[in-house]
Amino acid sequence: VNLPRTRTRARRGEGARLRDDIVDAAERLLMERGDEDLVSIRDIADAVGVTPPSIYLHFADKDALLLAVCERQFALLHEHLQQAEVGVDDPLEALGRRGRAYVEFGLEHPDAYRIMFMGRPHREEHHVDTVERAGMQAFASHVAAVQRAADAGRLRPGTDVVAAAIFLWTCVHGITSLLISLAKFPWPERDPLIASLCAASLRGLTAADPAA
Amino acid sequence: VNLPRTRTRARRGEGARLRDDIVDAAERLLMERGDEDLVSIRDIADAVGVTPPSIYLHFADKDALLLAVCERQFALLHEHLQQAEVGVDDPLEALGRRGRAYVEFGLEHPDAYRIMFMGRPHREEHHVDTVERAGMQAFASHVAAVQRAADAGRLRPGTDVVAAAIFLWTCVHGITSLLISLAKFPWPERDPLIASLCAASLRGLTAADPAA
DNA sequence: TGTACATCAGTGAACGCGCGTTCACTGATGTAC
DNA sequence: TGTACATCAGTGAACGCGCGTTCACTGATGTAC
Repeated sequence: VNLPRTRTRARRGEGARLRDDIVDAAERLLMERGDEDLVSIRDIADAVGVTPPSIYLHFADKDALLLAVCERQFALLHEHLQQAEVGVDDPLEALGRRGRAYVEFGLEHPDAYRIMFMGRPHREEHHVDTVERAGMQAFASHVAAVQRAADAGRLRPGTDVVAAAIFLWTCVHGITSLLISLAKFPWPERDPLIASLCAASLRGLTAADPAA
Repeated sequence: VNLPRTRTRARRGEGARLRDDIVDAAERLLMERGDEDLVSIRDIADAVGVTPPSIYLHFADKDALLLAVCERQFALLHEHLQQAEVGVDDPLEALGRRGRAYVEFGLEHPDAYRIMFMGRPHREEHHVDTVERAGMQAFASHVAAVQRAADAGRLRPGTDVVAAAIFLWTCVHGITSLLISLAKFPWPERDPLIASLCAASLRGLTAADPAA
């Protein structure tokens, strides 16, 4: 069956407009379903109102398209985290807000999150490079936020700032990915759970060693 | 091409032997490749030395087979964690060892780990129930280990034991799954990283709130 | 002890399906003269 | 201003592939008489 194509053909030189629409549609479909394997080139083409071969006018293959979506999501995550700490002076409070915002972003975009952080080890080299660059920007600003807490003397003496940043990241990633994957686990109420986990992870960076 | 079948036919009443061999082969193939989608019924049948329809003599469909593998892995994980704390009296030290053993297990069985904890939200209901039962056993003994630390007065006063257990779990899961998925990230040296993360997570349960 | 028969463990070939991708093409759009 | 032409944005049909699964079957194994 040939669906009626509602899309009007782009004018000369405006072919690139389709590229954005393809990324938009791919992003939306990845949101709706949970997995990149459940979104086919045909689905994306249908959603845009175009035939499958048109995709290949703008992307070398499916991976390249998913990569474009991925990059955009990293930028959104980065922005979301920066937003979370505006107007917050206390550097520990800022870290807590960033942590909660991270989990919030993951739970609101579970499929994007899955692709960004829960995929199989990457297949293609250039894929890795590009995603890594996008992700490293977000990671760098996270490290900077931890550094501010360290500079303010709020972390335990001798703290390795990068290691501390990784620790906080693994904590929020842990709860985010488990909530996404193990939806049927008997979790306690979500918001208090997330808040208490973020608090506990910060205590791990501020507190002295437990008495023996 | 018809490969020579080395396997000898089972005697009457011993057909169930094949079932175990199928699970073994499926497990091994899942170990080798990283993903359930990369292991086909045909692959498994070949590995066992049997034709694909034979699989269906013992499993209703592919999901049922993967489920059997999954259950066995949960049992192995459970045993690995119990092993890690034998002969350790200090309950905090026991928690630390269990945490490091958890990460170790995940990194040694990344594909099993992926299926157990990083899959898409489950499709079939009975699938969920069975896996949940196997997983809950491991979780219950984890909670018990945290309870022992609480009973010994080693956790901060007023600690919710289940919440604390979930916190520790999310920390070790976080680093395990990130190390598996983001193999190309510039991680620091593994063992010190894991040890420091486990230590930091325990501090989060023992320490008082940071001074304001 | 021999033979007919039921049962069980598997086989071989094929099914329909959806997928990513390719290829030759069409027809509208702009440009040169 | 008109027309030939190059270019560009797409189209339509098909490709080969591997997959999970089904179905009718075969032949060895044990059992009843």
